[in-house]
Amino acid sequence: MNEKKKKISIYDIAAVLGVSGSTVSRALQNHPAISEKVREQVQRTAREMNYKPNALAVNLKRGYSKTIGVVVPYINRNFFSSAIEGIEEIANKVGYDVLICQSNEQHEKERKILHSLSQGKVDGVIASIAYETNDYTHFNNLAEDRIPLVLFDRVSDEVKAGTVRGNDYQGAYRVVEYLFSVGCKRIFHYAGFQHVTVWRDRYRGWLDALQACGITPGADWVRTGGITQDAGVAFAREILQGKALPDAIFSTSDWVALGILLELMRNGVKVPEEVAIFGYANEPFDELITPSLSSVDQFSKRMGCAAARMLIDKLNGENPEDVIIEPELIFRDSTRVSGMLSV
Amino acid sequence: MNEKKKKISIYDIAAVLGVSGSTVSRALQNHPAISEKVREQVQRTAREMNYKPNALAVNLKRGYSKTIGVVVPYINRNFFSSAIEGIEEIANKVGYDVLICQSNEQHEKERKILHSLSQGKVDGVIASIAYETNDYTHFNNLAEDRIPLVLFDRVSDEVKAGTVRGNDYQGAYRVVEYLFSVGCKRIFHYAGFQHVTVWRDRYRGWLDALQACGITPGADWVRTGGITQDAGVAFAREILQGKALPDAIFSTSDWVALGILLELMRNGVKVPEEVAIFGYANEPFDELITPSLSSVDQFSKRMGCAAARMLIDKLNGENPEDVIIEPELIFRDSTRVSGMLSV
DNA sequence: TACATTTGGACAACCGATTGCATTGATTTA
DNA sequence: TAAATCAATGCAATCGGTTGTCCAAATGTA
Repeated sequence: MNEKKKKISIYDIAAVLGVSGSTVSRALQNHPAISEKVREQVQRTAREMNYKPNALAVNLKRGYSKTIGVVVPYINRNFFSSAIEGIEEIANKVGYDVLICQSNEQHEKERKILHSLSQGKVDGVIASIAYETNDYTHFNNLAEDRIPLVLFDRVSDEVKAGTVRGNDYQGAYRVVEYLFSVGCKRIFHYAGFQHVTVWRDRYRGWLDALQACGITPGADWVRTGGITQDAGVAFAREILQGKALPDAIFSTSDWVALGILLELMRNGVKVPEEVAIFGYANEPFDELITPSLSSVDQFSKRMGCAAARMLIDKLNGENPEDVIIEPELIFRDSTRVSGMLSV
Repeated sequence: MNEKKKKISIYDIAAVLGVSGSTVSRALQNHPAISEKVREQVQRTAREMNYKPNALAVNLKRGYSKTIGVVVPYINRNFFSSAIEGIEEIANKVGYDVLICQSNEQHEKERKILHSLSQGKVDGVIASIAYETNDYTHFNNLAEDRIPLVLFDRVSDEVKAGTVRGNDYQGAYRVVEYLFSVGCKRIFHYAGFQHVTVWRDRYRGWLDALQACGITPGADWVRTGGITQDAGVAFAREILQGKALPDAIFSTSDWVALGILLELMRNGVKVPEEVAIFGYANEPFDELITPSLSSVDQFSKRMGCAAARMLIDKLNGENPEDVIIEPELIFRDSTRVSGMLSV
C-alpha cells in the first residue's frame, strides 16, 4: 500500500535483465534485430513488472499525440452526442483517443479551447462552430500549427477546412414541396440565425421551393432567432396574433417546432388539421409526442463517422473530398393533413 | 503555404535573442531571477513567433497530464451526456481536459480502455461501470498506477473508489409509498440486472416499501432484464397475458416504462386509470409523451459535477467523502390515478 | 587460418520542456 | 582593496521513451 511504487520504465526492466534500455525498447516492439531469447525474456519481465509504456514520452518522441480534439457547442444534445458517438467509434478503431470540449455556443470559449488544443494535445480537430462565433481566425490559425480541421454541420465558408454536412437546402426544399403537394399554401418558416450556414441553407431551400411553387411569402412568414423551445412558443404567439393562420410551419429546429406545436394546441389550434408542422433534426422525442412530429433526419452519427474518417485521411496525408449527407424526410402525424392519403 | 514551418520551441526563441533555453523557459514563467528587460523581450518574441508550449513535453517533465479520463457505457444517452457536461464544466475550470471513452456496456472494451488510459494519458478516471462487467480487476488495477478513481451511478462494492450516486433505494421506496398512498396495491416492478447496484437498490427499495405497506408481492410481479424500450413491450405483453392486471408498474428505467406504456395503451389499457406507471431517470421525453410519464429525477449533471470535484480533490491529495444525491419524484399524468387530488 | 559477413546489442542523441547548480560580473561590506 | 553578497543567466541532467550509428562476437567463406 504505502510502498512508493514508482511507475516503472524500460530502464527498470533493463536493470533487472542487465541489458540496455534500447534493447528493451526494441524487444517490446518486436524489432528484428533482437534475438528471440532476449525478446521473450524482456516481454515476460515487462508483463511481470506490470510495465506500461508512458504515452506522453512516446508521443513526444514521435511528434504526435494520437488524439483527436472534438469541439461542439454542447455535448448534451442528441445531435452532437450521436455525432460524437460516431467519431469515437471510428477514431478508436484506428488507435486515436478523443478529447471532447464544449464551446457552450460562445466565441471566446471556443477560441480558448482551440488555443489549448493546439499546444500539441491533438493531431487534428473536428468541430461544429458555435453560433455566437463571428470571427473565424481561431479556426484558420490551426493551419499554422499544421493541425488539420474538419467541420461538420455548422461550417463556414470563411474557414478553410474539410466539411461534412447534410444537404440542408435540399432537405428544406423537399419539405416545402411536400407540404405544397398536400395542399398547403401559406407555409411559414422559423429560421435560425442567418450567419450559420445550415440555417441559411434551409431558409433558402424554403424560399426557393416556395417560389418554384409560385408562392410569394409575406414578410411575416419568417422569423429568425435562437433554436429553443421558448423561441417556438414566442413565434406561435406572434402567429396567433396575426390576421390569418398559416397552413403549415416549417421549423429549422425540432425544439422550436415543439414549442410552436404545444403553444398552438394550448390555444385550441388543431395540428395538423389547421396547421401542419414540420421540424428538422429528427430528435428522439419527435415520435413520442402527440401528434408525432414530422422531421428531417440528418443521420448525425453517420456525420460523426464521416468527419472522423475524413480527419484521419487528412492525418494520413490524403486529401479527402467534402461529404454531403442526404437527409431523409420522416413523415408523422403533425403533417397528416386532411385530404391526403396516409403515407 | 508550403514553407515547412516547424513547430517553434523555446530554443528557437532563445536563438533569436541569443540567450539560453532555460532563460526563455524561466522568462515565460515569470521566474523572479530573470531581469525585467529580458523577460519582456522573451515574451514579446514568443508572441510574435506564435510560440505555443508543447503540452506533451511539459507534462512528461512534470509527471502529469492534466487530463481526466471518463468512461461511460454510451455518451449518447441523456443521463450520461448530462453527467459529462457537468464533468467537463468543473474540470475545465481548474485546467483539466476531459478524455471521453465509451465502453458500449462491454466488459472487454472497458478493460482495454482503462489499460490505455493508464499509460500516463490521464491523471484520474471517472467511470460508470458497463453492465456486462462482472470482474472488476481492471478498475482495481488503476490503484497500482496511482490513478485515482471515482465511480458514479453504476458503482460496485468490489471496487475501491470514491463514489457519487443517487439514493436509489430511497427513490424507489418513495415511489412505492406514493403509489400506495393513492390507492395502488398491486405494484409491479421492472428491475434491471441485479448485479448492478443502482438497479438492485431500486429493487430493494420497491420490495421493502411494499412490505412496509403490508403487501407481499407475487412471484410474477417483478421481472429483471435489459433496459430497452423493447424490454418494456415484452414485459407489458407478459402482464397482459397474466390473470390480473397490476394497479401500477414501477420501472427502473424510463425507456422500459415507455415500452410498457405504449404497449398497454395499444391493447386498450388505460393509463393511468387502470394502470399507473412510474419511471426512473426523468428523461427529457417524459413530459412530452401522452400521458406524460412520472419519473424520478437523478440530477445527472449535478452528479457529473460532484464526481469531477471529488476526483480533483483526490488528485490534490485530499480524501473526499462519497456523495449521495437525493432524487426527486416528478409526478405527471401517468400516475394521476382516479380518486386522488391533483398534485 | 585469415578475412568478410552477419548478428545482437550498447551508446548516445533527440523530442521540448523544467530546474538544481555553477558561473560571472556588479555591488556591498569590512 | 580584498572578500562577501547578490542578481542574472548558462550548463547539464532529467522526464521516458525511440532510433541511427557503431562495435564485438559469432558465423560463413575461401
